[in-house]
Amino acid sequence: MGTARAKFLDEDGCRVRVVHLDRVEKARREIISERELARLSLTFKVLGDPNRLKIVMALRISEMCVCDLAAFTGLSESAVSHQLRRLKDLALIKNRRDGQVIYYALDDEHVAGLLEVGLEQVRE
Amino acid sequence: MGTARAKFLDEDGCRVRVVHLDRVEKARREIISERELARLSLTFKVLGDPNRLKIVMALRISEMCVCDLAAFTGLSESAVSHQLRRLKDLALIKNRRDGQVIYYALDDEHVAGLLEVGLEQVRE
DNA sequence: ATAATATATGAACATATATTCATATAATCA
DNA sequence: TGATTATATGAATATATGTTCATATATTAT
Repeated sequence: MGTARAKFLDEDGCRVRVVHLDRVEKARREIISERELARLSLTFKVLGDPNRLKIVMALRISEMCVCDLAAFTGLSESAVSHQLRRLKDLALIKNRRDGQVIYYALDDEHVAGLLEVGLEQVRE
Repeated sequence: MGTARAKFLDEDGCRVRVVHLDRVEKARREIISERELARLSLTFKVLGDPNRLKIVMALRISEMCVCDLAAFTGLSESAVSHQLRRLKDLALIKNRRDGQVIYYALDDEHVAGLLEVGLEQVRE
């Protein structure tokens, strides 16, 4: 019974070994779209750098400008600015200008939620 | 009023520009520990690779072996094995052996929770 | 206008990382 | 035991990525 071995051809016409074809096909049907998967992995990747994560954690506590974040993280202001751009590109943070100072903050509650759940996992 | 500019010395004795010293110090007091921050960023980083995320998403649907995951992702079995090890090192997945086959699964609900919340953010 | 301040950005470099390939281990089958 | 199957792993390579440095833009002050 059970694990009948199967061979089938993939998109490139290569023979691929599969033990549980049913499971693979179920996963194929139920998986999220490639687009969502790409976007989600980008979100995780951007939070996956210690300095960027530290920036985001600081913004969870208080709105801050580039030089505040530089002082807080120990990074140069240029490095912080580069990292802020990556965070902003993914809509994890937003900013507002007040004179010469640009204040950064978390974009919405989803981001804070991600950090919360992540912390739970890490502290398990 | 307001944004009084401040200068102070950091750990290395370098002069650092800070606009909002109060905010920086508040963040310093309330931030999570460096250890937790490192571990959390590692967790995000490991989910930040599209292929690893695809693997984890598949495991959310069904327990699978290496060759199933290779067929599902289009990666070689060796590449899948390397990635599974990284996921296992961070306790995101677990495995059990049944004869020659090793079945992989998500380690606990926290991981699935992270994926859920992440998806919400991405779909916002 | 000119100078000073705050932030952004492009290029370059150094490091990190994912895959491949060859090989090793571990379990089952003949 | 010897052969086969499933997975793991180390080294090498190619690519990705973070920081630095120099410079550019934008706002305010004199």
